[in-house]
Amino acid sequence: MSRLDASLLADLPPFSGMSRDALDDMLARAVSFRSAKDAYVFREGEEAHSFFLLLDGYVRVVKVTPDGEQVIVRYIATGELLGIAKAIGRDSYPANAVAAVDCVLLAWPSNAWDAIVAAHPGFATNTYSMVGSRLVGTQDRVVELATERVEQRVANAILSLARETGRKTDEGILIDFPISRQDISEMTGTTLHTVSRLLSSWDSKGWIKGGRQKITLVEGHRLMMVASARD
Amino acid sequence: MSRLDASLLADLPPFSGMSRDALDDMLARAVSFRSAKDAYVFREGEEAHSFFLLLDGYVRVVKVTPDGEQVIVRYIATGELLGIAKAIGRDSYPANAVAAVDCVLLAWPSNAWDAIVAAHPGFATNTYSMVGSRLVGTQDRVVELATERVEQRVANAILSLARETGRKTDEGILIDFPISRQDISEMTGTTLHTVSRLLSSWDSKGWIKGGRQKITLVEGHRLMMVASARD
DNA sequence: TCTCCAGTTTGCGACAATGCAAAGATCCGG
DNA sequence: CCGGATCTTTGCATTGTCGCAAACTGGAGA
Repeated sequence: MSRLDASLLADLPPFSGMSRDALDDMLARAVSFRSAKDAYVFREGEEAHSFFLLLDGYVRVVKVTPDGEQVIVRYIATGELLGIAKAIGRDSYPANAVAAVDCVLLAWPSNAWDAIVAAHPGFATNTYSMVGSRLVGTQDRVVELATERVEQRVANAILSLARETGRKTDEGILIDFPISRQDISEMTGTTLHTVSRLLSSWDSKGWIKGGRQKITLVEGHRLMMVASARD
Repeated sequence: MSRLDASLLADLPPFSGMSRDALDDMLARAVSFRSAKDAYVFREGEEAHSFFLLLDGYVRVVKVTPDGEQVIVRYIATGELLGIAKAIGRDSYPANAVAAVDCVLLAWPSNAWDAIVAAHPGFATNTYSMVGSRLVGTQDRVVELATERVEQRVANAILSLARETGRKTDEGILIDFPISRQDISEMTGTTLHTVSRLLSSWDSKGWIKGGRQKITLVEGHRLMMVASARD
């Protein structure tokens, strides 16, 4: 049996506003498990048997095109839900989820979704508004891809990663998980070569500090200038 | 008072599975109105006082970038919901909605959302799964913008428009509302010049038939070839 | 410690798509 | 039925980004 306490969940956005009893009930229905770095949490097209909460780590949500190109749809950070197919009326996962580092997750069986929603309307509301934020965020991404140049998109990607997953170090804000030039290119719709050129140029200017699967944001305002440059 | 009959709604996806009484109740809470071509149904950032059902016509959902560029986020067809900010936990509209032709709509006050959801769980479920489909669709759009070339994206855009809003004519499948080269470019993240070049090239091959604010798909399979071309 | 491999950098040529400019076509209102 | 506004087409020069190739580098495992 999992030795997990409701206090683990209490501060997470999906459970905000829920009573201690409600959290206990949610926990009682869940099982926890680990996922090693690079392991799949679920795969696109697979029947959505469960939905998940990421208790620790980072997960990449990835789509693969017919000719094998990968696109990173989003990163899931600690405390977020993933794989909630039932909440959006689907019975298979629409993308792949891969652990970006060793992760700890909680899983609920999808067929418990209706009962959980009925028992915990607050959780349902939180979930639906999270889906809404993701929709709005994804739409913003469409606007970005449609109107901005590669340079701006890469700057934006790094700024968001730093904002959402950044850890303060004495050099600057370090992105908290291993991330390659290739990963950045798959987030921004470009090639690892172009990303590498941009990052090494910014590195030489001292705006960021790069490394193997590592990026530290040193002068965020510089990248913000790049991201919003008129031309 | 609006003289609307519940049978108007019965066949529309948002209301599927609902009883006649439920539909009557929904209708009783709504008011209908018209929106002239090019008029705004709502604007980005505006407080979301209402949510809407499009009873007749087509609506363009548009975002505007800081430097004035427009991006068409989606087209809403007859029978679809729009402006459902409350369903996604927002209290302002995240984009502009503009009538693409003269439209007829139904409006419900947003503050009735909770009561409606409580009274009609089927409607709630339908709405949430529609939000989910839109999320999945928007994610697919991100993948497309990130990986495909302009030519393929334009071909795809025309194919989807024809599929979703096409009207059969003796020449082929006509897109049912006025749509300019500029509109297509705002859907696909390119320029009206490039769209014009592509369309006139396809026109000269007999694959489509263009006109002022008019596109007829003649040989859909040709565009499908273009859309999925390996290179 | 050495070796190998995955990840990164960089140069260079190629080209898809843009930006600019100007002419043509079509429709609507007066 | 005319005139102007809007939409479309097309040529040409420019360029941002890619594709390919090759060298480099840091770190994990033997």
